[in-house]
Amino acid sequence: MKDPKATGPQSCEDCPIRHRAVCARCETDELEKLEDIKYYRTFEAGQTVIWAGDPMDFVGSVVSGIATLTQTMEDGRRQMVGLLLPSDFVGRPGRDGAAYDVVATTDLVMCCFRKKPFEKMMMETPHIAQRLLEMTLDELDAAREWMLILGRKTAREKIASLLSIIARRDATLQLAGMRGPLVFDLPLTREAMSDYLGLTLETVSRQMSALKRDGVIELEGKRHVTIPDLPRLLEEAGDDADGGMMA
Amino acid sequence: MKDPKATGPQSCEDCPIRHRAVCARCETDELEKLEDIKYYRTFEAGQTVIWAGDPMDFVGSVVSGIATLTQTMEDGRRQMVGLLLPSDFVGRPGRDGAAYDVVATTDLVMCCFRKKPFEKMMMETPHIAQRLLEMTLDELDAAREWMLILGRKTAREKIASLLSIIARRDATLQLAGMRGPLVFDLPLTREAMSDYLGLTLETVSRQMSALKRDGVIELEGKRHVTIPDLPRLLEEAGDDADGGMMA
DNA sequence: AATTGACTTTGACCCAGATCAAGCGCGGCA
DNA sequence: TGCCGCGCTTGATCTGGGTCAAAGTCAATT
Repeated sequence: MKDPKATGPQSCEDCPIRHRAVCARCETDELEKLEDIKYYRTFEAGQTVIWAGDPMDFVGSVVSGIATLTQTMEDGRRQMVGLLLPSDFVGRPGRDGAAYDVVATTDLVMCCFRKKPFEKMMMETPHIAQRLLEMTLDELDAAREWMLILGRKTAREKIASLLSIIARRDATLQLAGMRGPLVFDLPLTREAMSDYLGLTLETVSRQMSALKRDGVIELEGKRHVTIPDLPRLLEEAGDDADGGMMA
Repeated sequence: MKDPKATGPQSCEDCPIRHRAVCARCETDELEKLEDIKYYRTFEAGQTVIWAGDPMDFVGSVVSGIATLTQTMEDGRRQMVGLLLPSDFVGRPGRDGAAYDVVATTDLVMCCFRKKPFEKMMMETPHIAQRLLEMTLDELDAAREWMLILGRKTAREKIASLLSIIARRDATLQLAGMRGPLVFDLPLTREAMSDYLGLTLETVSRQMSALKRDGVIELEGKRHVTIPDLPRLLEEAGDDADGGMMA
């Protein structure tokens, strides 16, 4: 993985509540009263942060690394319903149990707040709710984009859409409007990709091979991807205008 | 359609901002200053409220009737990404264009607020953002439930899930925990159902027939549905625990 | 009562993607 | 050095749902 700090907040240490994930505007003098309700947790790649249904007495945000939200049916069918990147928020004020499985797909650092005091603070500090509203609306847009992908796109378009989403996000690391090829490491296994896209892992593999064969992407090893021609990829994704949106 | 007031707010006239869609807690003395920024719009079944991309200078909430949010690809493939019921909120503070097509599927009354003043009021009245946050989180949950349906369920399960969602919502009209059969009218055409579920209209029709043949549902005409055994329907939907969630 | 047109159902056939089943590549480890 | 084991690829075959086509229902209109 790339250094996640590059896209995430510069540091969660500087100011916990100023942390972009929670609020971009609050004042530093709120720092002290937070010290006792905030803590950090780290996870290794593959570890589960919390299982759906388990009691969850905290909310938090991703400092570095990547986590996934997935839903599972009784018979084992799984659907990923969210991808958490640095600065993304986890947990719902006012809800006691986790709604989804949260799994670290890379090494992960989270900045957590005990839920009750956080809720109290949210009541007293208006812009926290305003900031959370903005973030939640972004996630909702991402979820809806995803619904179009799941409901109406072909396997090839789905793969291209996923790569666009990741490329787009990583592109912020590079010069905006740059011309050259885009290069990144896939943060997901083929299986995680299939859970994301509502496909089987075999279909994901086949379509990756097909996109490679057709020159839309280049692969070095299994994870390292080069996009020589982003507009071409976006066209393959089925939405020429842009590459989908991300939470 | 049923009288939508039964599930929606009792009246939008009583107090525009106390309107459940916006805020359940504000004080009546905010009424006056709202009179000049709020207005009503009515639409007939089938009318388009706004097209994706069009400038949108208002936000609002559904007073009565049902509307859909849909996304369309250049080649005409469509995916419904939201179902708006009475008290649901439309529009995003801080965004200028509509992100989705909004279409009235029944006769529709909306309570609208000019966007700029609404945003200003939201900044000044903390619980409005808090209320909108709650609602948006509910919508996000619904969208994620929907993603599981789109990505992993079979056609039969999709239909059963949709019927469960509608039945569940309409069930609030009836005594909670009631035993008897559930009866309601589908607010959607077969085509709208297919747009919702990522299927073709033919498949929707076939699966409706199959569920009828198997005694899971009873049909009188094309729209009037009876659910003789709700647990059976939920089982067919693939999630025994409950019938999915709704925005 | 017949016509029209929107919506729905049903049938026949086909294909994208699932399923089942080998193998491959490569890092970790004895 | 070789042998796991895990993630990935590739092949062969099957099938759920799509596609194309026709006919049925029903309310509104003439």
